[in-house]
Amino acid sequence: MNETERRERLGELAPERLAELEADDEEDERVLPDLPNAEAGEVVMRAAPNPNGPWHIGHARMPAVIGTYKERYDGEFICRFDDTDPETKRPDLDAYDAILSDIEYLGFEADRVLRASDRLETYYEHARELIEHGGAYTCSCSGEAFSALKNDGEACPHREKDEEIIREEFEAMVDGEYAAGEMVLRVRTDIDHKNPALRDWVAFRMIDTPHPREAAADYRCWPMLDFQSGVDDHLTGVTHIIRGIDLQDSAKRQRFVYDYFGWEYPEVLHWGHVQLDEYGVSLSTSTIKELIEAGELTGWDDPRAPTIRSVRRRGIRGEALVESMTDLGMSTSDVDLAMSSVYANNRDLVDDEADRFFLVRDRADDPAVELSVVDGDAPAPAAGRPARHPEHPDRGDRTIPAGRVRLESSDLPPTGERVWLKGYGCVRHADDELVYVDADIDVVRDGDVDVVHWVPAAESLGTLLRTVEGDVRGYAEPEIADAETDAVVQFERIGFARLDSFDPAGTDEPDGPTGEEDLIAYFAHP
RNA sequence: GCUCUGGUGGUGUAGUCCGGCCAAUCAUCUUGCCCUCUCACGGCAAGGACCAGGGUUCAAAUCCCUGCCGGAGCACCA
Repeated sequence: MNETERRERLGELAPERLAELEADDEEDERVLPDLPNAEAGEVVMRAAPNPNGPWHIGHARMPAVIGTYKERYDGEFICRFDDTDPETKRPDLDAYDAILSDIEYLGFEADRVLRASDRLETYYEHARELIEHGGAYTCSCSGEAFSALKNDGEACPHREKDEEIIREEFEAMVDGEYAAGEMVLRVRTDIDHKNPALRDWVAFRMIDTPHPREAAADYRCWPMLDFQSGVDDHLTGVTHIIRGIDLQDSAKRQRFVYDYFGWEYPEVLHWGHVQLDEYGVSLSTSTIKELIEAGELTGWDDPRAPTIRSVRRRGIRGEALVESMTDLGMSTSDVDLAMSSVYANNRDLVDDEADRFFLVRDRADDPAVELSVVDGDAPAPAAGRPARHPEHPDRGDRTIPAGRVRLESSDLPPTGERVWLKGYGCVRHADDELVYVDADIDVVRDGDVDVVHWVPAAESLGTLLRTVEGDVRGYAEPEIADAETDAVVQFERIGFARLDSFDPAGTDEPDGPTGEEDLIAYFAHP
């Protein structure tokens, strides 16, 4: 008895036991651990992206995990753009919407969307309050000078400044009366704390460059992440924070502020960095941006780019990405995400609906060859009729005109040998033609003859298949023209692909679309 | 240098808190077979791991110590 039969039998004998078993299965699929101190209906989490570009694949982890927990606990998902550095991590105005669109593609929606750059007055208010509590002081030390003192566990002279002066100097910061580097506001923590990373960190600094968002362009005094994020997490009721190990010390830093305000710190989980195999390109927004600017990549959705837009264009469902991301769990060590796992998840999702078509590739090391199919021991039929989907005969057959056909040369058998043109019949390779052989399908079943894909020489669609490894040209069978743009199909014996456009315009990319193609498809995976 | 933090098959993960039922789970992966007019889907089978060394114990992936290796922070970046 196999598993299915066993279950059917159990269903007959003891339906309640079967239900238990199935409930267990569901439990087992919860790879993500339960959140500490989480109660249904009371969980609030946030993703806090820096909008300095569209997302790479690794970014999918945050919405995937938060979204999954949101569903489990009936919680709230906040998307807060931490755009508080108009200079070195300058926000990209298009990225705000690009990120929200990426989240939507993954199958989630933020319940609230906030921009830190809208909230400067709130941060100033809390800074003032912190100063009143004796929790912050203005400091005009240079970064190097302060660092030297700090590393020795020594306070700088500004630490004991009169509160009145601090207040005045901070208001001058807010009013933009200092230039970048002249004055900062520090949180008074513990100057000889054993961890140097926690000693009197900077909460606000001056930035001369205006913020790209018009609404925030007049501000010059900007909070640092630890202050802004810490205040916002409390104000927006965040109960559980998930962040990378690079922010391991943030909670410890922010606790000093929370203590001054008498706030309770949320639960925090850290996770390691995600690395991807498969791509030669680094998983970093700035690196990808540079490659695009240098013309090495054609854009954020270049199939070679490790971005969400790229996998989306290739026909990979957001759900597949989410499953792979939640499978990574919540470990604090760095993890490698195998793209094969994303592909396996996607294959499960698309295989059933993907109609089958033939694509004969024309590659330098395996060029397409053109031959005539001629009558042999029986007249050669005029066309082949392979099924649109092997498991859905109701979807009907395709009609592929024979006569003169193209094959990939590696599929062409040696002279004298036979090959089965899928959906058509058996042919024998003779000199420059294929001679029809009146053979039964048993020759295939017996393993004597290979089955290959093929297309008509004249009626096929010139196709550009864009893949992670680069572009491949080829010829797709005529009926693919009836498919919808955006459909995910399977090119038999090659793999799944998303139909991107018919009769596309040319581009000036080297080796890119010339405008001569009838079809552009993006390769998803085998 | 100081401070955090982690190490289960190729990859990810369960188990580690509360030692035994763990000769270690599940998925992916690789290989073989079956199915099949696809190298897809499906089915079957096989392969492959507790970082190392000590200690405690009747018993250690699990507790303790040491070592090795890795990641992160010590920014007027996020």
